Amino acid sequence: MNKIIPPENLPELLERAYLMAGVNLAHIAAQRGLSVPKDLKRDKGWVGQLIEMELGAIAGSKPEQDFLHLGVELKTIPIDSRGHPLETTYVCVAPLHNIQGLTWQNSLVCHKLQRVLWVPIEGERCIPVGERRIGTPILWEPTPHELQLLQQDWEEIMELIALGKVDKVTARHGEVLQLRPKAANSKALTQSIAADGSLKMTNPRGFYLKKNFTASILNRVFG
DNA sequence: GGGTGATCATAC
DNA sequence: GTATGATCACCC
Repeated sequence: MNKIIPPENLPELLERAYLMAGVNLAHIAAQRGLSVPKDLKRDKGWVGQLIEMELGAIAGSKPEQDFLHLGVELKTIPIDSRGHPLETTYVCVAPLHNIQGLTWQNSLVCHKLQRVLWVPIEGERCIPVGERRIGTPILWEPTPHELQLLQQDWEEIMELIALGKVDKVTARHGEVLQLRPKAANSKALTQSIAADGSLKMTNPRGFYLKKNFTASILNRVFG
């Protein structure tokens, strides 16, 4: 399979992304020498990693933006026939301890969402994976209002975590940003703050963008 | 039906 | 376990 050089600058990244619009996943997979899974049950990250590869993202499991040199995070987003998101969007792992002094401005959520290249992909399960088409990419930088919503949710959730109430936070907290389990399964454990300030073990959590928020981003283009 | 909580694959 | 990439699937 051909290796793809990372884009040198933002226009180059955008050009590559725009060239994929309208193309289906089987076509991209064939170029990369990959086989297409029959469904995503056991390949949940397949689409995202395929697009990463095609755009020349730096492979790695670092908690940073995909195109660090460009200040861009890449997100594929499954959409229905009307262009609405089918899933929430994972942002990053939530810190559950050692969070004294942590502010919104230096949080991982804030850094990752500073600039996102959204790549919509047809995601309805009735469409065979290989036939799903890539949509028009959207380079998004949060507006001041969006930043305010994100910061407010983040601060409320982090406050509860700091108070040792992580187990009381559900996905219903937050208007645009939510906290949900993010682990291999419900038995996975990590350290978190207990009510008395000591450490206890809890299921790891991650921050996710709710569908309505992502939909409003996509709607700017698709109406 | 839709959202919340659970889960899958993989690298290290 | 933690981090990446996310979607699955049960329950309300």
